Amino acid sequence: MTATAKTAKPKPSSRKRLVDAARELFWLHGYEATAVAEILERAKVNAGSLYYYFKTKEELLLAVLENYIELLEPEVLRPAFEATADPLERIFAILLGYRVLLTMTECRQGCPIGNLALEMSEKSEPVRELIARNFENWRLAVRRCLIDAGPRLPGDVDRDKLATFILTVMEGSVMLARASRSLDAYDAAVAMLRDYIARLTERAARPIDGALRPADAQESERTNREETEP
Amino acid sequence: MTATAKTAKPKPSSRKRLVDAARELFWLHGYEATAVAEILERAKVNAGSLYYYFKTKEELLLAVLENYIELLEPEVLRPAFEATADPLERIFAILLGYRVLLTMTECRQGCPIGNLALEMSEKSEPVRELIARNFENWRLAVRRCLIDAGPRLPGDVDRDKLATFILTVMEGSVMLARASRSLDAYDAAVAMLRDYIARLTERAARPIDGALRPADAQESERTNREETEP
DNA sequence: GTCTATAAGACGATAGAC
DNA sequence: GTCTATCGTCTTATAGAC
Repeated sequence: MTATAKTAKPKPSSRKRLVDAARELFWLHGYEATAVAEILERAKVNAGSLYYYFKTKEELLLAVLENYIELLEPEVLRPAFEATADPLERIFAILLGYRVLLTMTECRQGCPIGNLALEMSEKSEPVRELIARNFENWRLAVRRCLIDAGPRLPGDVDRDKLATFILTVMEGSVMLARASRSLDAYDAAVAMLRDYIARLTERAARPIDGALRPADAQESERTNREETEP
Repeated sequence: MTATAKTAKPKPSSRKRLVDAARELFWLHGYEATAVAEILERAKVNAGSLYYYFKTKEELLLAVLENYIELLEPEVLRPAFEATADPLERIFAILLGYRVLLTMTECRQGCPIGNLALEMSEKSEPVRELIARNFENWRLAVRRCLIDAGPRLPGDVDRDKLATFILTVMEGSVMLARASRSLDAYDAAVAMLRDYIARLTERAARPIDGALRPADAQESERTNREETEP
């Protein structure tokens, strides 16, 4: 059993420790507010090693953003997809993951990509592009769920745009939850989103029979409450 | 005609110049990335004067956030409300204002409160509270429009939560537009929001007659296109 | 690849004259 | 209220030994 064996868990390489430490600190305090010295301290690495692997602090950020792309599947999608096999419910399981994150941090920490998007999009074009790729990654996963829902959604609903809308609601509601230190805005937004999607699927199921609409609406609202106030 | 006459437009006071310069630079580059020296240069004020009015850089940020509360009515709401008297259309006129902002800056600049919310919410409690008050101000204006729409919205639609949802969509879509340097995400989100509100008003207008639904849906989609791709 | 020491400058904030 | 000069501190990044 050598130090490089996959089953053994020795100290990760300096490079990996740097990316992990930087990822966490950029998430906690932002890019500008994180000093290189803090990253070195947390990673237990010396300055010389950091600048051996990365030419600048910004290059380290690029490595962090690449890392987030790799982490989407195992850290966000897989846990959510294991919760349910229903494609539409999988979307809400992803959203629930961010709710758990907000709960665990008392609404202090949200989506790390959203933070960096607003702070860094104007400062570096390579950074902006990687952020856009992160969003696109997330959006395509949601779009996959919408496509898998098949005829439950009316054929004239644009899966691509609906996926964008869902990402929009997620990022916006996490922002408001952090600013207000409350889950209210998050829950209100997800409940509305659920109601909207319920109305869309409802229309696909009964395109000409609308006599039962008021009852349907009440049911969809009850469903929201179950989701957002567990 | 003295220098203090309201009709005259002499150089604004140093304090006002500082708040104006800081507001613009915090919006362009964020709080941490803006040096006090830059603010002084833009405001044509010396360091001594800044620290005569404000104890710290953070206190200047608080003044900027107070200023944004004052600017909501004349800079955001009034122009949008002059465009139309229809309460629901007024909401989309507000959203159009942010679209104009994105267009003018090639998707480089968005909502200044959203930027500061993600950057500063964890760093200073007074700052976070003022950011939350800014969002609440905006949200109450939208809620007012929803209430003014009266019976066009079904009685069981929670105006409060719908207003939160609209703010959520606005902030999220501006974030994605900036990250992707494209209005596509913004337009997709606003189109979906318009479709959702159209479905809600439709239900209020004809609570039991649903035979015309497919035609209604087509019409609401055409309306979206007019709004989001002018 | 890793270490220590330090360069070179930007940073927020202050002192004290006017 | 405004001015200039400057204080410590913190910053990113580098040099050069091991």
